Amino acid sequence: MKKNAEVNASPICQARMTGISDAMSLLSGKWKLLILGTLICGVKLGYMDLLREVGGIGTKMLSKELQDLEMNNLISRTVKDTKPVTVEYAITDYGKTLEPLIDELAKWGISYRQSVINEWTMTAEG
Amino acid sequence: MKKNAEVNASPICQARMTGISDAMSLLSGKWKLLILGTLICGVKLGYMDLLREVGGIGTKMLSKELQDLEMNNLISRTVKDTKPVTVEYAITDYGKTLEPLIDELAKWGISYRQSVINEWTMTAEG
DNA sequence: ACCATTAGTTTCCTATTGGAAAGTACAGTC
DNA sequence: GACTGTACTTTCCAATAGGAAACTAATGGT
Repeated sequence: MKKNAEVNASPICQARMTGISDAMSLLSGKWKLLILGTLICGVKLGYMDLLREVGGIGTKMLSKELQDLEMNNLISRTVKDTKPVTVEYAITDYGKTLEPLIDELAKWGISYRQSVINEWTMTAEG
Repeated sequence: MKKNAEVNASPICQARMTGISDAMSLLSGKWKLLILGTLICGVKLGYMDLLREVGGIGTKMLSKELQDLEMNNLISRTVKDTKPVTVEYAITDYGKTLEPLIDELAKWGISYRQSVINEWTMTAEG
């Protein structure tokens, strides 16, 4: 019988799935992980620096994503009283807890690209 | 001077950013990582099993995401000649290379949820 | 004949995401 | 007084993502 039984939903598995959803709700979208990656890679960056570093992003998305990330305490925003004013964005300690995740993502992406290039080469050769 | 200079774009950093983008192009969206997580967690699952396990997903999204994942060789699809036909979805060896990433994501999500619960408790107490 | 089950596809709709361009505000430079 | 630079916000629009419901198709059970 076992109609509609959950085949696989051990408590551990369930918690993992909730974890994945929770994490994605903070990190989803095209830009957040790239912004965090940029800030983790380097030092403090100004708004215009980020606009240049995060290739392709526009002002609206950058502002919005920075606000989201700041609200979740993943980055900090500091207004310096230079003339003209500059703002420094930096990764917070809490944001740094994402480093292993972002490392894995970058690593996987790099090896994925390599595997595509290899397929290619094989096809061209074979 | 240094107008429009790229402050932070070391070659390593650049490669990481490309990696992040590449990985996200395969894994973006609400469901792919949950489906992969479910298949990594367990054994082979049928379509209806996945529909039950991946809470909230509908038939359209499940079909589409399964196709995407299969196309990228992250999961396998095997039609069994039972009556009525059943289909077994399983993670591939290549899909398993995402395990560290998915583990990190789940782990981070779980600890994030815990930190929110703690804030909460503190507020209620304080 | 009718219902159930597996595995989908198709249609129609809404919501979210993302982007381009222009505008705001303030201060220093030529 | 015009232009440059930083740091945004606002508006308007297009594309994509996502969801509910109905439908197809094959087969077995009652």
